[in-house]
Amino acid sequence: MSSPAVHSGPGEHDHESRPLRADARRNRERVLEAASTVFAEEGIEASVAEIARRAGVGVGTLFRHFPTKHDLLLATLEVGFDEIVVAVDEALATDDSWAGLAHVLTVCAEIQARDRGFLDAVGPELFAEPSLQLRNAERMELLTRLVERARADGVVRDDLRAEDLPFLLSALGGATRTCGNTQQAAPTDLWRRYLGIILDGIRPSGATPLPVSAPTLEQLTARCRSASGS
Amino acid sequence: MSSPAVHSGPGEHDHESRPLRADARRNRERVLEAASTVFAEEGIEASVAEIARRAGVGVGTLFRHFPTKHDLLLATLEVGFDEIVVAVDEALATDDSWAGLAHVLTVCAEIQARDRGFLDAVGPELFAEPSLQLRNAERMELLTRLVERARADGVVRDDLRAEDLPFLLSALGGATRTCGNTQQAAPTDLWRRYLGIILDGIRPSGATPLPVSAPTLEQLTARCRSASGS
DNA sequence: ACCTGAACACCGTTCAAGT
DNA sequence: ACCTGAACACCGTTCAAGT
Repeated sequence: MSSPAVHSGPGEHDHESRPLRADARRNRERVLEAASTVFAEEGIEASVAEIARRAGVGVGTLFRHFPTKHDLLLATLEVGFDEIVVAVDEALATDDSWAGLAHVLTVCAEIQARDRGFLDAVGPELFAEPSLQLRNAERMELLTRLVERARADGVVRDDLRAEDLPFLLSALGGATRTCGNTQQAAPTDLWRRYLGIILDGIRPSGATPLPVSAPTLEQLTARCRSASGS
Repeated sequence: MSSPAVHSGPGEHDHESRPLRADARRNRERVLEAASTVFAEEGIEASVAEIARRAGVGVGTLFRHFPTKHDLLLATLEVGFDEIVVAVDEALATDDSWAGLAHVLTVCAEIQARDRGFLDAVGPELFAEPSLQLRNAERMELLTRLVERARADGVVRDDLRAEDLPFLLSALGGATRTCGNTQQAAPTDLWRRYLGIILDGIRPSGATPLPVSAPTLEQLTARCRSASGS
């Protein structure tokens, strides 16, 4: 049972420096909070100026704590990551390996559906991110346990790999984006329909041989590293 | 057998004006060509300045022919749209209704995989676009014939609707984007793996009841119109 | 009628000046 | 140590001036 990591202790160490001053710590918190709500509502293209204004600080302060807009975005994703880790733990604690796998994918999709920033962020960059590299490896191992168990139980097609899950989640993200539950009106849960189709697609019953084999974790991170270094 | 529409006769009528002057027509063509290659390689975030430079014209000329960057992008998508129409015609001409449907989805995915602009463009905006509204309706009717036939033949799950196809294509786009065949290195066709999973997901064999019903065409366009009008 | 490029309003990011 | 906001380099778009 791996518990969600604590990302900001009271001392908040960057690289390897001392704790932040009290006011700095509060400002950092405010920026992070403002960014979370703004990114969740407006997505990646929200302006840092608006976030700074909403946080009641100058833009310089924002960039002091988060050197780049992308860093700030990554920081806002942490709570979603923790939710996913919890979901995986819950899944591994269940006997029903299919229900567990479906639960993980559902939780991921729910986060994407309610947080436009998270939706925009899913993609190769998340694997390219050096700051996430280690934790990604840990998560991948958990996912591998989940998928292996489901395969052993015969509840998923036997050519399914843990490395497929990020891509399937990305696919679901594409559908969710098009479902357009971005803002106003009745926020639809149409994405559940396409999650259902994808889930049926990884079941063993109607499985047809796939034309391409799954990527290895090395290929996954290698591809992304080269993509981010262009 | 509906043949792909001709989008630019020698007379090129905008709104309802006269033919373009000879030099203007050539400039328009150059811009469109430059935009096609640049968007295909770099995606939406390519700059209009670079396109204008590559076309050998001033930015003002570019905006004279295409009032907005988005209009220019839409214009570059036309050849892909025509390809899809051809694919649907081919599919309807075949006896094998499953192969036909799979062929259409494959062609769409191939376009997305080789054209980053097309990949970035798929989404609700394509249905919101007033300029595409009519032709979208026509295409939807063709897709409906395709899906109905496949349902009647029992080769797809019987809760599949034609309106699902754009969303499934969007989903595939999400996976393709994450596959990251954007630039350098061996351009992977990993997306074919996830197309395979989605195809298995719409087969009748392992089909499980879906939690949400398909959107109607009206809902589809209505949602998008409200999204674009914000 | 059409083309051009300087000008404008915006964006993310930096940095000298303040406390 | 930290904060601030004017300044910078970029973007999409406009428009007065040219042919």
